[in-house]
Amino acid sequence: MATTIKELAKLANVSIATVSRALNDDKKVKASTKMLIQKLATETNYNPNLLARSFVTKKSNIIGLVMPDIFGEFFMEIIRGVDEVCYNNGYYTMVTSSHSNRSIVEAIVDYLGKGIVGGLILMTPLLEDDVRETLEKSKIPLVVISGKTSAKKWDSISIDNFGGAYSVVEYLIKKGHKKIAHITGPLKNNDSIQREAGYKQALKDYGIPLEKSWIIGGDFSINSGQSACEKLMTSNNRPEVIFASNDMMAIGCYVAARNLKLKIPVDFGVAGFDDIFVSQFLNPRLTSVHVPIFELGTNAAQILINKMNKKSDKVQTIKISTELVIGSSC
Amino acid sequence: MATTIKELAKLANVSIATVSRALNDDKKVKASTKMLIQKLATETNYNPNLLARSFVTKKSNIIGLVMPDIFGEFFMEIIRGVDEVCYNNGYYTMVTSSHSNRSIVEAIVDYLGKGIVGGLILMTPLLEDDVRETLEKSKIPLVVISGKTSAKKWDSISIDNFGGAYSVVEYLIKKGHKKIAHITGPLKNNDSIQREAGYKQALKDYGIPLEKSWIIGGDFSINSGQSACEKLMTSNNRPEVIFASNDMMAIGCYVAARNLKLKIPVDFGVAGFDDIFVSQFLNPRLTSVHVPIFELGTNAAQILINKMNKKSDKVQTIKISTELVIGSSC
DNA sequence: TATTTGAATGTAAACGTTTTCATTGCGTTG
DNA sequence: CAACGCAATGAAAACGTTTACATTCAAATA
Repeated sequence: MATTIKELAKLANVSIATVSRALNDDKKVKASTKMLIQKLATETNYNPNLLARSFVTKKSNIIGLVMPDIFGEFFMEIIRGVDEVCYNNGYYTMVTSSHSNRSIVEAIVDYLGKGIVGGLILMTPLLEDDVRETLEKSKIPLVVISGKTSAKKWDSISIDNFGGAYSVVEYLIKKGHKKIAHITGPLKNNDSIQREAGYKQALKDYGIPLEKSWIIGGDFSINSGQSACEKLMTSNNRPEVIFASNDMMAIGCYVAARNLKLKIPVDFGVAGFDDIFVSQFLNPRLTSVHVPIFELGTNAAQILINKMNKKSDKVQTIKISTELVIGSSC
Repeated sequence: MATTIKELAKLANVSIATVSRALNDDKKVKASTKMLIQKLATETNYNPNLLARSFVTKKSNIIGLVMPDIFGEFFMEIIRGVDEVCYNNGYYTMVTSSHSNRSIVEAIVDYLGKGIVGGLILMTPLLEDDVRETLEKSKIPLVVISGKTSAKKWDSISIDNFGGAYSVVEYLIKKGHKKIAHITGPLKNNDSIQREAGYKQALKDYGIPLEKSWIIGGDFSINSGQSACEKLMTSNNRPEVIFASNDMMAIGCYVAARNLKLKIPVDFGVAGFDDIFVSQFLNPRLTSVHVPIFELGTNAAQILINKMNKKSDKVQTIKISTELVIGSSC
């Protein structure tokens, strides 16, 4: 049986109130009694029952992390970032995903309603209306990791998708390419939308007309990248280089190249986005846009914890900048 | 303010006890009142306060998942597996790692002592004595994911490291190789130890003498794989093929090959273990041992939940079998 | 000396739920 | 008709902690 505050009180010959205060380092407690109690606490291996504490204070030091999926390197790094900061601040990390069969909303409601989490980090590619509504009702501190810095109502963190995409395309243009194709991500995904916008803007700024047949819709999966690439490279108007909206689809292009017996970068070039771990071991090394995902996680957690501690109450909007990583794939 | 059981009681004109019973589907409650209360509950958006419930029942439906690190595909898949089962059973997943600066023991004690988790999944490459001691004290249901099926005191799940390693080496031998080197994992890691044992046993069974200089110590990192490979391939007694204890180190061999201007599989062959996601996109595709990591996670969670529900109380020991994946790297 | 102050500590309520132990009322049995 | 049993419900304690409010006691002030 775990030691309770009552037993400590008996041992120290004081009331439970004093024990509670001593353990919470209340200034009102005499130094000597405080010392005594703290000594007893360590001796008896006392551990405060967090459930009881959270229950009475109505605050929880559990942070809920809701993601669209729990898969792959991207989400892993987010979790790692969040956990790192949580741990350093005495918080706990609870994760869940929408599990494909339920909506993000259900996942949030589940976390929020049961009084179990004291703060929420929501990662979502798109803030749809039902999600917004749900979030507005909640009184719990909240940080959104999103593809776009649009959510002015909540603290949010996002990647500079536009800038990153712009920089790859600009790089390609400066290398002399004019025939640049683009494989997009899912339609309703802000990351994807922003990247496509960056692509278009770069072309426009350098006076290169947009070739509509060179923009193919993908869904961030390897397969979609592969089929998009095959479509592009078997047409009679082939581009010189393909900018895929993420690395996974760029990998799909590698697969397509192998199938079509084409050589990268000789026959056509490929560039991606995310610079995931795999990319540096592809042959040739993939040119991509590096995203500091871990920092995305740490930042989100830090902001949230500050809010939970009432150390900050103004709404922050952080944009994480990206970095072009030049490989030999284009 | 969230609806409480009290308000429901007032609305339904019954006592809180009846409400509690109705919501928990107690047989003692008249069907009609049960219906009424459940109707009111949905109408008012009632959500039981899990903190209060856990507090009084001394049970928590939060499962703690403690891992040595939160990094890479392996741990991600574990988390995904655990979360999947937890979600389907109304449990919550809380993750943490030892954060390199604290020991596994501290991580466990932290989780166990505060009454916050109702069950624990511990993933550790080695069950050291201090960990064993700590676990023995705990009354909380527990499942260990380990490199070796040794922990007879607790339910445990492990990968068939020995069998997997044996099968690769056997495959290599049957392809006609006799000069087979091995890069091991960390010394105090059961996965690594078992894999090395499998390697040695296969050689022995096929009457191939062990060449000690062909066993190089690594630490599961890319770098260690690279330097081990360089050491092997620049010696004057070069092996024909290298069996790395995990895929990461096998990737290191690819890097080394590029540096040394050697061709895989022409100049030397490489095989790995784990069959991580990257491996299928390496050029040439890596021959490896596939480990169903996701299932490792789901199994662990399922066993744990069964125990928490008292549906099972005998100690189980599950060994997850592996599968040889033949690429063109050797 | 009588009163005030304030530091240190104690008392007890409160949080939302489960659960043990009554209590009620009604139908069945002797 | 009395006694009993049983189904349905209620009353209240309990869980461990925090905290508003009360109390004590000694030192400082009038």
